[in-house]
Amino acid sequence: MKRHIYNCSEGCPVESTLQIISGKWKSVILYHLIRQEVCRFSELQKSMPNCSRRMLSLQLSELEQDKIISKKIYPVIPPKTEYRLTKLGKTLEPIIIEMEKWGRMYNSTH
Amino acid sequence: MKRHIYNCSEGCPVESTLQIISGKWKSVILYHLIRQEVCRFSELQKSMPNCSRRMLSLQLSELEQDKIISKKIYPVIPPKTEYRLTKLGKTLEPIIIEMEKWGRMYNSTH
DNA sequence: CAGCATCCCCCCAGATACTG
DNA sequence: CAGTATCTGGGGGGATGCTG
Repeated sequence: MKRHIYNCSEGCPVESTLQIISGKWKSVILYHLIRQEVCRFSELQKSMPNCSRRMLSLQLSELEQDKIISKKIYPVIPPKTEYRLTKLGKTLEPIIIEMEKWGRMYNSTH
Repeated sequence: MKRHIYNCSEGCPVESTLQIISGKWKSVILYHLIRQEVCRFSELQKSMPNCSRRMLSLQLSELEQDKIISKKIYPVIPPKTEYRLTKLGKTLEPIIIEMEKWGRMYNSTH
């Protein structure tokens, strides 16, 4: 619930961005939601084996609070939920794409 | 010293990038080193009032270990050091630029 | 000025168990 | 299946003091 507070008042725009995406797994979640527009909870879980269920849940709910992703709950048993990027969330794509590109480059040279 | 280990083996390139820049203040440091090519320790400190001296020092040394920044020490009294991006560090620019752009957009609409 | 060493507290996040 | 609730320990990070 509580997050680190960056001092955005000094006018470093990067800090505002960090406020939103600096959670340990958030950019990974965004990465998967870019590649696959709609994801279920269990699909994300499989894609991120090192992220516990609890952490995944927390990160998702913060992203939802910040209107970066939206959640659709189907009232069925067993439960079914779907996550996808909001319009605002989609504006984060360029950042994730650049991170992805850099990661590929880095992996191929190290 | 110890950092969170992302499981990059599964082929999510974003995790490789996080391994390098996910430190709490790293992208802010990079932001300042992009705007001002050469920075002294105290200059960075002034630019990041919410980051303690200890933390700044730790983050800088990790970035240096990862060859993202380089450090030049002048053997004078009082001490003087200068930090700048390495060639590898400069390849992170597109990510930081996108983060900066997004932060500005977000600030202007929220 | 640019750090490192130490102390110490708080809270993050893992493990586990439970539920609609 | 998709989460919550609770407990717990270890470490992240602040505060402070010291040094070349």
